[in-house]
Amino acid sequence: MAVSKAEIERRMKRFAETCRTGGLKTTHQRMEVFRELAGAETHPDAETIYRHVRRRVPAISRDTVYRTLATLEEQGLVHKAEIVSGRGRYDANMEHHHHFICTACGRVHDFYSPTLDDLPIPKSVSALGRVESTQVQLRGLCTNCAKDKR
Amino acid sequence: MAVSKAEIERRMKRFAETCRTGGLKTTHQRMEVFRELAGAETHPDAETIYRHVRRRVPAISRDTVYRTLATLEEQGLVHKAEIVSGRGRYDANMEHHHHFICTACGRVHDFYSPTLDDLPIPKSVSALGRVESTQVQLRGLCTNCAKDKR
DNA sequence: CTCTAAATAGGAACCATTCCGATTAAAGAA
DNA sequence: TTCTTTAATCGGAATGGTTCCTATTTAGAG
Ligand SMILES: [Mn+2]
Ligand SMILES: [Mn+2]
Ligand SMILES: [Zn+2]
Ligand SMILES: [Zn+2]
Repeated sequence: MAVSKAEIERRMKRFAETCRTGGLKTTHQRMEVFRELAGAETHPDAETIYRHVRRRVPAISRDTVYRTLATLEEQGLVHKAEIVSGRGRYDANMEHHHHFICTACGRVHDFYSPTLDDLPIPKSVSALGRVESTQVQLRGLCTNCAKDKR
Repeated sequence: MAVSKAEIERRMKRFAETCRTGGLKTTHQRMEVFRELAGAETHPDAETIYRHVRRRVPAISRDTVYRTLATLEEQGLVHKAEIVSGRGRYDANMEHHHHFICTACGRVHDFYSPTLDDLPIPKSVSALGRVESTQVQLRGLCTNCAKDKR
């Protein structure tokens, strides 16, 4: 269930390209923070990314990780999911998708649904404002945690 | 657009009843924290509630506000909306409803949609786990902020 | 009224994130 | 390549929301 070599390569290429066109310096730190996400499926938080990248870039600072994640998000290279209150969780999968969040272990699983991608927004909402994004979050026990409970 | 006197009274009655059946002491502090929400439509955060209630209960502590909000949520008297990372926002409107969140001013507006209340969950999700709750969040510019921008 | 478990006050602690000032280094120019 | 500019980084302090802790108070049962 890992991200394929080909997909990782595609993402790294897009990263390099975005740095160029966006006028961003392709620093060692920036590259390694993105590489961490390019191969991840676990929606890691900033602290987790920090700990992993530090193995490769021992002197990297937390601030750089946070700053870099914000930059990558601005550039549309990663997606920040506001899962529960507290830590943001990051994802380099930029396809339109949704999240199933386990209330026991906190794991975040992607799922796809063209129907949910394009929800019927009631007319009453247009009086409130112009909708720019929609997000569907499902919560429940994941199969793993359900098994453990028995 | 304020909550009607009748509705507030209904909510306060439910509060009293829930305290009784739930074995909760109806303390002055508890009552005033709930009263604050019973009449609110702005999804205030804990700090806002604290500042308002303090006018009536000058010695109340932040801890009590936080603890009370958690208790009220457990008892199903209020709903905690995880809006953006950071502050939780509270609501005594327990009817099934959804939120439109303005990305500029942060205001949270309720809206209703029977369709969104009962979303079609794709079969693929059942492999991930058992869904216990669903949440739809819409984000965008509210009409007020859109006006200001011009 | 008395008693006791539940609830509170106030402040310390905690934790994720951001800020800041000094230092480093990417990348365009020469 | 070397020089220069300025974006980016580092490390630690600061911030802000929330929770924890302990002594004290109090609602409500008996
Ligand atoms: Mn995802
Ligand atoms: Mn609401
Ligand atoms: Zn789980
Ligand atoms: Zn607004």
